[in-house]
Amino acid sequence: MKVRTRFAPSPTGYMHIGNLRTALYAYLVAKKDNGDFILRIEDTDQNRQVEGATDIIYDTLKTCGLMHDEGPDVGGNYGPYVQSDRMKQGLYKEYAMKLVKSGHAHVCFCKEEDIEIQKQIANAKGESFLYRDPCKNLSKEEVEKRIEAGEEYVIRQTIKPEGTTTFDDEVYGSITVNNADLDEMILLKSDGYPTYNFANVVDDHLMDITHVVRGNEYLSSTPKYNLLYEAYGWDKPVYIHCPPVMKNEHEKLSKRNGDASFQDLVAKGYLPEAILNYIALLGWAPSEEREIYSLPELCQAFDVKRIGTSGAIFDIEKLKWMNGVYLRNMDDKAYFELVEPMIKETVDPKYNYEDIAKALKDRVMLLTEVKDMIDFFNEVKDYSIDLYANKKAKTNAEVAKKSLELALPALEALDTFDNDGIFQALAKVAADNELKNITIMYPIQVALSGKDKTPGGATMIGQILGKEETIKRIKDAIAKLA
RNA sequence: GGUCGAUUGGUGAAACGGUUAACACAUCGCCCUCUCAAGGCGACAUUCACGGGUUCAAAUCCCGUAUCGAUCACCA
Repeated sequence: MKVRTRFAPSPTGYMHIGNLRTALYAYLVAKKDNGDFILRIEDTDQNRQVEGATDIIYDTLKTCGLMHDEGPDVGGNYGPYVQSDRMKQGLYKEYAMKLVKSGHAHVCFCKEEDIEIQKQIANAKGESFLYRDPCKNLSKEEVEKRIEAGEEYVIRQTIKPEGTTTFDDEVYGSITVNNADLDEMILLKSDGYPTYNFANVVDDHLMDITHVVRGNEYLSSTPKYNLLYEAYGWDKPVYIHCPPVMKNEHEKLSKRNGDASFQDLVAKGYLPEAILNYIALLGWAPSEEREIYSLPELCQAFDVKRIGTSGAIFDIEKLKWMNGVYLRNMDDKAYFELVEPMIKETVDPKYNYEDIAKALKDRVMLLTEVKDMIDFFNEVKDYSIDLYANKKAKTNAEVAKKSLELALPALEALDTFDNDGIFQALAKVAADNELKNITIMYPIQVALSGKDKTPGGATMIGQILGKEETIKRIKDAIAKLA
């Protein structure tokens, strides 16, 4: 049978990293076996609808290259793919009633508030609370009478407290629980919408989902789902529960904590490919000693058996490093296209953007850093002459001034003012005066940029600035050092 | 509190009964170099939460303890 996985987010805001990783794993599980990856929108909570949330889901998946084969926007043979649309077809109620008929579910008239009070009493006494619904003992006649009278009701799963339920998870192995510990969860809410728990089971079955990939917070409710599958006589899917992505040792990464979402990271200058690559490694380890994988390569290398069981802390430092790797691995043309807008924003068009991009490459880890690195081309901001003191170059303000004075005539005499030409001229000056190259170069770099760290060395900056501007800046520096 | 799950360095992690406990990020050195990066080299867990047990042999298997997490919603 063809592998079919699904990503089933509820449209309640933006895409956080843990969610995206679950989507990635679901995608990989499917694509590893040339299966289908389905997007289903779970909007059964009418109180949590957020405007535009589904668009964010579409955009994120698209930017990441996690293209779904079926979904609300692309169609498919198992539609509709939005649960509220499915609900309108009366689908969930129909399935819920089947369960009522077979005795695996029942109509319940209990008031939410009453249960809440019982729970609080139990908690106050320090007892554990497990709801055993008295409504399951109501006679058919009474149930019908009360429904007819317009009383609000929900449909609950009926669980017989005897025996145990066992399920197998690809990641966590075999897990067994006592049925007596399972609570009788609501399947259909009083507003007629199904709960996640119910809609999920029904839809996964109806959509022929073969592998259920989801967070491990569902581990404890999985036995209840299995009881549902059994009640219907349906085949159970393969379960793949993923460990959580943590912010730190104690907290999960979440929207609630204001933690970075996918779009936040992109806005901060991270490349989608790098983000995807990095999160793939949170909770999963390749079998070979390699960490850089494109999405197609991940499809090949991915193996459910190598998903871990404990939460992984999201380390922004490593993402940063990986982002740098992606940036450096880009070919010059693609790199230029990426950084050009940023250069344009900060640097006068009279300068050569391609040269600047070249100088920038290998030095940038985050695109958002670019601006600060190249702002000196337009104008040297006021700087301290302490910058001229450099241990490696063996310079201080005094030495630097001499170096600049020695370099000035050589540069003025230069006809071809490019990187090589400048280097030759300055190297000669250094040699003639028995100085290390750097003793000449470093002060020029500072004079031209007002910074101790720059993309490209003194000669590259000189080439970009051009002869006139270079000479001017060196003269300014000499004056400053006087 | 009940139930279920997890536990290898600051971080991600490998190891599937026998290795000097990989590798990567970070950190710290050194080298290269016209700065900074990048790159190269090296340092960084006498030890795998703790205590027992099984075994010739345990990070790996078993049992307890501790700690952390998840769940116990008409949220997903």
